[in-house]
Amino acid sequence: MIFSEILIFWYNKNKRELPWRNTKNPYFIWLSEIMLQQTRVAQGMSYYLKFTENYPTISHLANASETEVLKMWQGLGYYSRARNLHHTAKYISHELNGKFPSTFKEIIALKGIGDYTASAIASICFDEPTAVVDGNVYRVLARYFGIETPINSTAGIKEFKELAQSLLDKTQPGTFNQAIMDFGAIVCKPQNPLCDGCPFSESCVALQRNLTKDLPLKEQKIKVKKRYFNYLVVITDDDKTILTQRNDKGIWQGLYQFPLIETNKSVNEKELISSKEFIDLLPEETTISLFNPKEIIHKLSHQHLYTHFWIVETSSNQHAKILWKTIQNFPVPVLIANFLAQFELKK
DNA sequence: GACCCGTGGTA
DNA sequence: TTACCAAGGGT
Repeated sequence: MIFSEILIFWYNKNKRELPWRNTKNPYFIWLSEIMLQQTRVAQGMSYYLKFTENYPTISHLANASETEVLKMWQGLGYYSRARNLHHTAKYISHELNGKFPSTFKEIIALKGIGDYTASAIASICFDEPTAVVDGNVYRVLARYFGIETPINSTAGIKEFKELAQSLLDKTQPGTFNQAIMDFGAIVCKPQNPLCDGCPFSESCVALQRNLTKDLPLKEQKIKVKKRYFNYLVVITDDDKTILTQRNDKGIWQGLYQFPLIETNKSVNEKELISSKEFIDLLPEETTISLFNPKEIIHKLSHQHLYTHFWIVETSSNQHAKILWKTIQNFPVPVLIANFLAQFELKK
């Protein structure tokens, strides 16, 4: 049997039942693919259900505000996915008469959709023979064929795409694509792959040469930066606070947070309240206390945030316009959400 | 082409 | 604890 036949035979017997698996509705497939970018099924599942319930069609999504969409996305990370999703929903709704494009070429032109996602949607929804190459595909092919080209190199990206395309079952591209990803997620896992009983065990190069643990190869990644965050949690006598939206480039774009004073090292109370940012924001008399003496280290993919939350009590402040009890309506990073949960407990 | 973008699970 | 990395894409 050829590669695709073995693979699809395995898939038909072992595939996972997922909410987006029994539909060709491009909106649902699109939504699931965006959510699952760099995200495990278990993590994205509840978000998918929540989105499809609240936004059953592209039009519903298009008519929501960006802040509402971000709030629903809160906790899933990589928030540009949500912003681009919303942007493209509006584009399809307003410029394309609500009709999702039906070819790879048109689909990949949409914001937030790259080669992988366009291939997935085109193959699953429209039976266009375009092979997906995601982390699973890199791993399965690198091991089975014993390929040592780094998967994050230009040469590797090209080589694996062409190989996947050559293996694709053109008569059922959507099934093939989902099969190879499911196989990678269930059998040919990153760690402790289930080589015993694997349908490819007789011809897998990595297994025969004991290279399973070494493949796929990846060029080394970049280092993590340290940053020092001081959040000013202002509380006025009439229970108001200050929230600001992150609109600059960088992390958490579009999300809300407390006023932030970033320093190049950990600072104490004296240093904090004598800083220009603090005085500009809170010129009046305040009572300040440190909420977490032990700094919280919030780890992102490319930076570690050493964070202190400072509780700043004041009778009133001209910037404090957010009623404390309405904070829950704002999309916030997990770092802030975790603080709020802790803070409510201690209040 | 290098770098950036979140969060959570696993060993 | 650290390191890896998961249905990638944008700039």
